[in-house]
Amino acid sequence: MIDNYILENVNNFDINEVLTCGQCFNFTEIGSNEYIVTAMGSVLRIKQEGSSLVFYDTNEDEFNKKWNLYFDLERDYEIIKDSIVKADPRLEDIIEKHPGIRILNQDFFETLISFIISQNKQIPQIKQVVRNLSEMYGTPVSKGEMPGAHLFPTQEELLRATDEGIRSCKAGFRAPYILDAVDKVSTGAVVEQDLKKMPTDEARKSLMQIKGVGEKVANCVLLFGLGRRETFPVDVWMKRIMEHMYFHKDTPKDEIEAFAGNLFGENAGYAQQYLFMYAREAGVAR
DNA sequence: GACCAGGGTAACT
DNA sequence: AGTTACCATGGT
Repeated sequence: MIDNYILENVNNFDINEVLTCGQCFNFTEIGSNEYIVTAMGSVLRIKQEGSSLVFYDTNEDEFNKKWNLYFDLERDYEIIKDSIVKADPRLEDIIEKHPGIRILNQDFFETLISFIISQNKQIPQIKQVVRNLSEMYGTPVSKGEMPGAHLFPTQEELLRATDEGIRSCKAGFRAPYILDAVDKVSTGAVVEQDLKKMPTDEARKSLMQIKGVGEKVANCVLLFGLGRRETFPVDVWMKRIMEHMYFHKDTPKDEIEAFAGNLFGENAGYAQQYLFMYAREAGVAR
């Protein structure tokens, strides 16, 4: 029986905001401030109690090797918030709506496939397809007394997938896109280690070779799966909130993206996440 | 039944 | 280079 690992005095962290802000999809809420998270090649039961985080059945070594990085716990979010507010003071109130958001450090391949699935889908549906894929092709994992969970499938596991199989996971027209991504990654046309060395613009171009990966999906992969925190994905909600705040008219997504890059610089990705949550909850109209 | 969802592609002007 | 129909699926 392994002990629980408890991390105290955690600032700028809210487990609900972190998991439900639309950056990751392979998790389940099992109680108040308590979740089962599948990531980093393992499954985790985590609960937040005030400023403390309880990592169930987790020793210090596992925390240091996996969860400290995954949850981005080493980063000082005070500096990030100050920088964003300095760029535009109107962001102060928006950040305070969800002060506990952090950008996770997720697996590249899982992020790539998940955001291919995300196109023209709502978050609950994305979660369902991710779960279906994980149960059909991913490795089952268990830990402690948790019910059975499945890891997101690896690229090797998805090599066995067929168009019909993926469609049966409710991926619809995205099935061939997923297969093309698996093909490009497994044949070496797109290589994670190379992407990590490339300038962001070059890495974006490389990702967009994959069918079903356009500007927005590529930016999500860069931001959530490759640590490029300066990228600013513009989806329907970001388009609305940015047009509302800065343009007051219909504006092309690439123009919005460039504007945000200039305004928020290396912290544009964080600014995007605070704005995304605000836009959705405020129901910003078109 | 129309419209929309963390869009992208292909086929048009 | 800039539009537009279409793509599965589930919810409102």
